[in-house]
Amino acid sequence: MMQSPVPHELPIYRRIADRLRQAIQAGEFHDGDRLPGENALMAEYGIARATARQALSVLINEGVAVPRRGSGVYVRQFRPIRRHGSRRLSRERWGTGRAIWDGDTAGRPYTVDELEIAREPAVDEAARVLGCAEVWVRRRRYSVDGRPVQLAASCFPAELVEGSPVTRPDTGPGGVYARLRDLGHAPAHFTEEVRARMPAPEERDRLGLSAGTPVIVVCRTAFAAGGEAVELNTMIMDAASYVLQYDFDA
Amino acid sequence: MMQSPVPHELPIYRRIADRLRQAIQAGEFHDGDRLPGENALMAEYGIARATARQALSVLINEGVAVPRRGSGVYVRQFRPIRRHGSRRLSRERWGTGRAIWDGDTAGRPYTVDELEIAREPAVDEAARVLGCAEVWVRRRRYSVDGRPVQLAASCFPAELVEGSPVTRPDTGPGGVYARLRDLGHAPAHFTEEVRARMPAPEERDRLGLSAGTPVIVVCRTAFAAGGEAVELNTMIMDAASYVLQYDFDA
DNA sequence: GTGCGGGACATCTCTAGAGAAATCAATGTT
DNA sequence: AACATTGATTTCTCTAGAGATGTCCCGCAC
Repeated sequence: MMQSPVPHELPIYRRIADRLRQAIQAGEFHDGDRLPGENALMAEYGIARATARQALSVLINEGVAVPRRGSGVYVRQFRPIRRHGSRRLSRERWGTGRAIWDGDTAGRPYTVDELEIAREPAVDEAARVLGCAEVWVRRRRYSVDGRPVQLAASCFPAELVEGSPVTRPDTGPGGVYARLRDLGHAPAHFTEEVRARMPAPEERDRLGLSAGTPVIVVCRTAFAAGGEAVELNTMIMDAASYVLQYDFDA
Repeated sequence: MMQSPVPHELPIYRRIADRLRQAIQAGEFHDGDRLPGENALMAEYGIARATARQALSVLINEGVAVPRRGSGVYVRQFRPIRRHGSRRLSRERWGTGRAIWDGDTAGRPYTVDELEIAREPAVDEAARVLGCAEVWVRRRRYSVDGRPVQLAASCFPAELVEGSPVTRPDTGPGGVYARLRDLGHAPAHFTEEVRARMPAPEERDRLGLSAGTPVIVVCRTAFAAGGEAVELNTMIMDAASYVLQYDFDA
């Protein structure tokens, strides 16, 4: 018996997903528009709710659409990342089930485990970017449903934050940035680089990962104001959760 | 009405997925082991088939497990990528629904569109890595279900492949490597780098993407034998499909 | 207006069942 | 020894329905 060279007809949910994706790419839907929901698809194609859900979940998994319980499924598109100039990093335009940048991932908020905050000698890139000999390093782990998804290390120039609330272990989320804003240092500049690699043993332990778990390093995000660097952020994320989600304006 | 600070109890499918993931990380399952299937989970937890499927799909989406219709759901683990030495790149150990390296993605094979193969002057990295002035470039696009997922450009030293079947447009998949092996050049060395960025207009057109679609560039994979470089491969992949899937032995 | 309640609406979770399709092992045939 | 068939197992696709939960908005009370 020979294998048919042409695969069998695509399943319904996949054909519907393809049609919606093509409609998006054809410009019929734009960023923020609401896609036809489960009920609409059920009526239009005469299918069961589960099948309509499956069609939408394809686009959601791809990062093309974003569900919002009670509100609908929305189109998400990306804008190009520009390399120079002043811009703002928005991390919360749309929540997604797989994006770990957002505090609300499909109804499940992440938790932030404050692992440590300590004064350390600046090494390598931190010294170069921040231009200082000593930094305060704050390491935090983000978990969703108890599963660690991201390890972030933020470096601040020691002379900038010394004696400020930044160096206190109980500084809550956003507290550092509020403090920096008070000091006149708004996030204004960034550089970016992404590398794929396996986690070093030390990072692996902090993330609580088993040996061999793949990660993606999203690193070297530098914030500065008026030409003066104030933070160097290094993020380590697992590959399965990684989805590009930058959105800059101005 | 206040928002409860503690989220409601996790749904069943998620608790089961967590339990399985912890079992994997605890070493109860190893790479290639079969996980309890839908029927086993239905019996063990007294749930419906759809719920059991949902639990497994969590792990499958994370890249931790790989389903195989008719055969079961298997554990997939990764080994560290080493930086130096001789090793073999295996692209087909396990098929996944999201991995685009495999010809068989959950029953849906990808198609390879041969876009062009042409002799070009070696530029930038190709000249440096391959050490030649002219190269043959072969550009191919990979699609799954009609959706383009990867654009690959392979450079070969002109003097190496000149007059060989490699330069013929109808060279099938794998044909180039077979030819190179005949010439005594087995894939033996690689370097790797991953960058996130938006596609350039030219690449966007070749991939058939709409403006603003996020991609990840997996690039600079150099193959060599006996210290002589024979290929420089540049791959452009969409972020949603990207999953680390390297597996080296020896 | 400001806040609160309620209704409409949409997604999320789950149940129960059934036929299709792929895999694998065992069996039979040539 | 090589090949074809069969059957058991398992995942894949889909139907039909129902209660829970979150979002949005309108209208009412203060």
